[in-house]
Amino acid sequence: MPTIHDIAKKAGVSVGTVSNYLNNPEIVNEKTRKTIQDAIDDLGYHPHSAARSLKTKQTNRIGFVPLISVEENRNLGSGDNVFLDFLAAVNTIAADRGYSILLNAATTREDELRIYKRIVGEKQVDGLIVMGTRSKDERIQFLLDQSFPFVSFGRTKDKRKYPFVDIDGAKGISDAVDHLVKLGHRRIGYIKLPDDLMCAQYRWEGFTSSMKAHGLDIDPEIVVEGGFTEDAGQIAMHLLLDKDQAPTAVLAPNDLSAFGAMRAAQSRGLQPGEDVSIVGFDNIRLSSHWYPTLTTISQPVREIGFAVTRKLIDVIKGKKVTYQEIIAPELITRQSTGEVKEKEKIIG
Amino acid sequence: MPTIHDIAKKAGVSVGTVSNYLNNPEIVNEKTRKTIQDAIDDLGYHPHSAARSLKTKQTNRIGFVPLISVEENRNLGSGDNVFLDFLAAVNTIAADRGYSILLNAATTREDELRIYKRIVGEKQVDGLIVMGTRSKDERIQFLLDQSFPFVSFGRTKDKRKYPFVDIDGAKGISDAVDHLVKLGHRRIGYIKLPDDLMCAQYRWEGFTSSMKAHGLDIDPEIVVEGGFTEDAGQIAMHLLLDKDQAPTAVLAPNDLSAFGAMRAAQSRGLQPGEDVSIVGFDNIRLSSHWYPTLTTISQPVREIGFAVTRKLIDVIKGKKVTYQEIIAPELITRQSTGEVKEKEKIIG
DNA sequence: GGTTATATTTGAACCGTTTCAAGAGAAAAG
DNA sequence: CTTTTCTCTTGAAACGGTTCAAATATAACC
Repeated sequence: MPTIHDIAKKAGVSVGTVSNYLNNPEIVNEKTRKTIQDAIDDLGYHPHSAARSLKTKQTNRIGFVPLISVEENRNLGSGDNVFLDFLAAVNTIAADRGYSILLNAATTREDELRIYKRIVGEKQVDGLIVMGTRSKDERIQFLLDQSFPFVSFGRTKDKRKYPFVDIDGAKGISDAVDHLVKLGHRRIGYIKLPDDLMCAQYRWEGFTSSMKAHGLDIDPEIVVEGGFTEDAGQIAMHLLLDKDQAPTAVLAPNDLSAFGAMRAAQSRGLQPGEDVSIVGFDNIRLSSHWYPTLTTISQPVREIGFAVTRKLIDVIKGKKVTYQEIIAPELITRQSTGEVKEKEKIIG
Repeated sequence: MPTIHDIAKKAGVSVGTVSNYLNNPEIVNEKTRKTIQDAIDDLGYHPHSAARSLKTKQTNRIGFVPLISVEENRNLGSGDNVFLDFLAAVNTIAADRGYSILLNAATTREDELRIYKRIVGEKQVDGLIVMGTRSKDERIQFLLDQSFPFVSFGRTKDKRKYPFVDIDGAKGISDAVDHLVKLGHRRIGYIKLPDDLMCAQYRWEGFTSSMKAHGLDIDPEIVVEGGFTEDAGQIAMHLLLDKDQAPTAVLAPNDLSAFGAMRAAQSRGLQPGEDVSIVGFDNIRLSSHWYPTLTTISQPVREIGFAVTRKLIDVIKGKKVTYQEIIAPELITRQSTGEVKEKEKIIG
């Protein structure tokens, strides 16, 4: 593999000039430029990235540390396309601006934090993207302490200012509640996410406030714990349907769990959209192909991925950025929600 | 950020000794070890990765260049969980062995090859994982020419020896045909993949040979072009059902397209598994939650990801590896396939 | 106590770039 | 023909590690 010295020798100039040509072509003489380019083409030269990074203190890499929790099977490794779409979006912008993505899977939260520390300490990347924020998020605390460039998808409770992009989960849920109430539902069940996830909190706020706005009480009996998988949705739905006064509509934490919830209903002879209404969250592609098609809150992951990455690169380059960016989701109504049934109206 | 010199000074030893401690602790004196470790803990030292890479010529990174084709929406960015599961598996093994993944999205094939050349030239990674092999694959040719370490998921027509892991697609399809024939089907439709994809060829071979083995002719009328998405499956199925003599069973190229095919059938009042049988490929998690559940050929992506990554790290480390590893898929029979209907038996 | 063998430590060279003060050459001005 | 100005080019010093021959300290032996 040729080095810059080989190019210099072949072109009959000094390494300094070659380097100049590579980084500031305009300051080198027209003729010289051509000679050097010829030498480069001839020898098939590429600058050695480590050598360059060492000197410039830039890696042109963006780090990303997904949590692959084997038990929960969330994020990477789950059927969760949201993550994948996000990653694709990040990659698209990054590629466009000359950055690569450095992926480092973590399996536990301690592991995760250790990886963050290592990546930052070893200067493996120029900046990091943080996803799935928690209310008290050690990763973000660490990055703020180190004043290391990062942008997160999601907020935390940390009072310090830092750049993030998030979706207005409260608004999404509140729209869904409005929709259900309009269809006559009054007993609305809720499948909750683990409380430390920041998105869980915002969504819950949206739920409580919009229920109150409609003058409806929240019955703790029909609020159950759930997760992001089909199986979790299925289990949660069975729990809800086992109640004496089962809900006539249910809000699931994402589309996959909504799919599970639908299957649970169907297995008991209840048709989603007819006998019980179900709302998802994400609007993954399969939602419109599912049977029945799923009413869901569309999360524009792609746009969020773009926004996060652009912002991160701006931060890396030292540009001023707006700290927050909150994107409104959109309710997509499909077959899985429908008018409440007479019988249930009476019971309710 | 402290450097090895700071540690050396603080510990009162030379940088050589610190470096020795870091890389060959056993050759440094017990006491000295402790002094150095204390200094490291005190200052929070992490070796600078670029500096280390420059000298050692190792990056501890594995490269991966997915093709995000915006039009086809395949791979990364599609609803294709196979890719994600694979990536998760790769990441798991890599993390375990101290490697990170360098992700570099490509949008076109030319772009893709250019990225390969750049990554290799700039020495960004120690080895590469190639996915979605084509019969004449420039990426593999390039890597072989450069004798750069790589392992592929899938084969090509290149005569040279190189390490790969692949699934026995022919066997998978042939099992599916056996299954369908046993259920009485004789008119079996086939949704083809683009011919340059290597997996398409092996599967087609499996199809033709097993049809022949059962004494069945392949009617070109019920062989249509398709792709990896729900939409592609839906379109292909409509084409098939429009034929004068529609097939009683259809082999789809993957589960997503099988989902699309099912929807197409349902939209015409045909119930999959009753009126028409459909077989997928991959066995993604949703296949068992779909309505009706999907008969499919299970591709053990996770295991393949593990195998590919282990093999690649072995190649990087200069160990001898077996060149090929072909893994048998497994037919999972579910509701989407059933006995052929009397009416059609007579027609057929 | 002197020699030899063994265990540690040292320090400078090197990896392949970038950077920048200083030098060289050419053109313009006097 | 000098001097000044401007445009390019040069070469050596970093960047932060690893490596290895040589130096030193320690232990072992006679």
